[in-house]
Amino acid sequence: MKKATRTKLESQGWQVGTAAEFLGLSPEEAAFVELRLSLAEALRTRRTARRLTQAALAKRVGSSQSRVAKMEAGDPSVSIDLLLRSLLALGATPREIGSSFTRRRKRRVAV
Amino acid sequence: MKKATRTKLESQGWQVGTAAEFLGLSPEEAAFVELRLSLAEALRTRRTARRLTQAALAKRVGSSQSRVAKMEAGDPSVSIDLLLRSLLALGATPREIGSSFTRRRKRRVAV
DNA sequence: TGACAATATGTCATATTCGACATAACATCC
DNA sequence: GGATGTTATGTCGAATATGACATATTGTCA
Repeated sequence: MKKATRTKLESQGWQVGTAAEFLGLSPEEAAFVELRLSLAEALRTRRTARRLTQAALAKRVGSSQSRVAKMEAGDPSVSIDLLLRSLLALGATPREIGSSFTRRRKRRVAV
Repeated sequence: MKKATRTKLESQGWQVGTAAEFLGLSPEEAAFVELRLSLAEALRTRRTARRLTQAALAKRVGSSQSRVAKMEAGDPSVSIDLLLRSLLALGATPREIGSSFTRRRKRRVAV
């Protein structure tokens, strides 16, 4: 977002910031949800690269389509454990998974 | 282990291999327990570097001494989620955590 | 040796996460 | 328009992880 846009919005009473700030998360909590979102994105990337449907992936990891959807959405009801198991089931190496911890996620919204 | 030692053991009917092989884990399952052990080791390293007791760390993350002990032991009853939260509470950065996914763990036994 | 601090291990009631299912929403064809 | 395939969302009982607690074990120092 441009500085000017931000300034304009703020002058109109909007608050501009990250979701974490909005939710009042502590830095650790924020880092944790960022981690989950990174893995979620990695999962979707890997799945679509393989041209698998969520249902197909679900079958492969012994889960269900709805849970895969929640995984990829970064839903708070899904554990990191499940995300990691799913990534491993898609052939991701520990090295690749580790690097996704660092990688910045794509921006998803802009004002 | 020396090649000769291994050969000798095998000639006597012993099987030599990793714990994962012994337990009959699939590659993904094996990778998963390796991941947990890596994080467990990273946690202990960080905690002791800070000269914190397990009880002190437990208080900091809102857990209990016994659970911290289980975390560091790589007990299957502890989730990766809890390990990650604890590492973050100790100030580990996503980058550091990610790199611990790659790092080989210390050898712990030798014949 | 004993006393004390730290860590390990086992159990339990409760909280969280699970797969499953229904169904809504969205896209892509005809 | 409808038909079909895929993904999203909500809910549920069952399975698993949780903190708390008791207690055993280990380490250290006098």
